[in-house]
Amino acid sequence: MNRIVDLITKELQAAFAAKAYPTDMVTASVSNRPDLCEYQCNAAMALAKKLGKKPIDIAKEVAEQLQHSELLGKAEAVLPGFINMDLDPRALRIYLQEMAKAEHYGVPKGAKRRIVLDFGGPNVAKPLHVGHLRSAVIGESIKRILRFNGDEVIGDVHLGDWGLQMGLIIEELRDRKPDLVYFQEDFTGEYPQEAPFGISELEEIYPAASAKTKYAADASPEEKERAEAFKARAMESTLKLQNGDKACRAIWRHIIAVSVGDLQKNYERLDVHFDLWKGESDAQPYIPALIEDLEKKGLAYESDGALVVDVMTPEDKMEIPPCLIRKSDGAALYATSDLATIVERQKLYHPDAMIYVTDIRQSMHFNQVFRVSKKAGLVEEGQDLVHIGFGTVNGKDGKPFKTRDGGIMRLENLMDEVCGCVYEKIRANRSIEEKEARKIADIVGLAALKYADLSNQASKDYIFDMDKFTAFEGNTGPYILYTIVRIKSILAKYEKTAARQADVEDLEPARTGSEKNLSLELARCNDVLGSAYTELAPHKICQYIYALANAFNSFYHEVNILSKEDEQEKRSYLALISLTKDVLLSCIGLLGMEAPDYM
RNA sequence: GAGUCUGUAGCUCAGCCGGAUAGAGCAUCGGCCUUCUAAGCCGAGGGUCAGGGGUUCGAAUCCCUUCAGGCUCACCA
Repeated sequence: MNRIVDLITKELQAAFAAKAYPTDMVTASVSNRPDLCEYQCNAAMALAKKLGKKPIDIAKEVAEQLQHSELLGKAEAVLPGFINMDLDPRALRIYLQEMAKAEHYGVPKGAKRRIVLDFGGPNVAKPLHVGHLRSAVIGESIKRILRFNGDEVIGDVHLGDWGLQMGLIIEELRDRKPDLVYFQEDFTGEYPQEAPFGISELEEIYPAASAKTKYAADASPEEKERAEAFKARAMESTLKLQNGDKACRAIWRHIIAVSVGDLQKNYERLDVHFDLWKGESDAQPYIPALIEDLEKKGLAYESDGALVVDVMTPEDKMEIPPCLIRKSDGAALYATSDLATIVERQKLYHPDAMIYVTDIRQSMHFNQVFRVSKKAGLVEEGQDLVHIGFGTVNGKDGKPFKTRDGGIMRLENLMDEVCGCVYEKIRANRSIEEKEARKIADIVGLAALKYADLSNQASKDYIFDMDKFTAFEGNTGPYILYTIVRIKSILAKYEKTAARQADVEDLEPARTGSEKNLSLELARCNDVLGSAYTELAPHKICQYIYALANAFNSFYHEVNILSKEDEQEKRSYLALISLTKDVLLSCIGLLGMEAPDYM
């Protein structure tokens, strides 16, 4: 299905052609001056220079030609050479009816690609914090947007379940519980199925272990020695784990099991879902062959004892350091792991694209990894590697977001706090029983949190302001939900008394300004959803639904639908707001939000 | 130091592959609830789009430059 601007563009091009003007730069766009017109065309001004004519003359000729259009109710030339157009209300009605009946509102289907989407990226044994919120929320939204447009998406949480952190946890555990069978050298039996720790203990172990390896610049020699010794033990354990040591493996499996259980609970609450719960460890088997391959191809070479691959090309203006794939002590690194993961994904899924949603500070890393992948032929021509980097969540002071006492804000505490605020608000404003209020507060609170994150451009840092996000006025998730609830309420009330529901066939040409405005907003939904898809930009959807919600609320205040005497007129309005509700619900679905029936 | 991103109203942000008078929200001020949820609507004030130069009929938007800030820059992930 064509977008509405495409339909107008076609008419414009025909009109330009009829007057013997070139049409290649002729396009219609939504007006940036809604007080003057609904759609505009600026081509006459661009053409004028080339043809040595006055822009207004060209515009006038074309506008004249457009007078017979069935699509346009108005077409006029305005100085210096704009062509201002309004849609014919009847044409708009027909467009909306077709749009409503089309699959996905007529958003053009994508190429049906298969995509591996790497998001979430939590570390095992560490609680989720605000930083993980972004990857989860943006990733989930992108997943839904891709699927909406016809792509097959495989979402992988890609756990940080490998590396030194594992050794640290094992050694800390040894210090705490030296009697465990895992630490008995002569133990030959089967290790227990049950983990020797719970999630809260595990979450405490890692920071404690990490702290043990650090020392202040002015630390005493003994302190330094103790820290270094502990670190050395951790590295040794890590190596043992990597070499398949039974005891280390057993503990490691416990760590994963306990941790993943907790992660799943948190992601479930966020309504964020993964198809794969793979981790860095899954890529390890591919590393030896990968390194061999890179060496055989003459790409990897030794430098200062480490194995590296050059990734700079002569065209590069900036310096890109070589990609390190093996440390001088023989251990693999982050890049190695990600390269091996690409090999693995290639083998298992052979996707058309791999998309990574991570902190933007990792963009150099992905740049390097992608370059090595292409250079080494790990991916083929036409397979895309994309990094979507998101900015940092900062506090009001502009520094990374912390709790009031300076600690790391856990994601579940954040969710609790936001939902708690919503609960208070609901109880204060509405008479709803407690249980119901809790349920609604959870839906609305999460929407507030997600919308706040998604409505900012992903790549930019944003300031997390708890007061602002729980205020629920203006451009917020709750405002959008409130709008949907209002519509649901009207429709429900009507359904109780009416013989049948209103549907798109009942739609009539817009009568009033606010009604036309709402219709116009609805008509561009496929345009917006299309560009949100090509640009992988959830914030465009936020912008759109905010405008759509505004348009509805204006209409709502201008027209009291249910009090209309004329049944046909009433049905027409109901059809319009019903479509509005459907579009809003589809859009918030793409953002990973849902709406309650009342709030 | 090199590279990169950012700088738009008091605050938080849109707009950035060039178009008309630079938009929202919050905050401030003024209206609107016996009528479909006032978590709403209508209105007012508030700007050297960091500074300077250039390209263009036209620049917040493209190019150059200065300033300020963030981030990255080989054995962490």
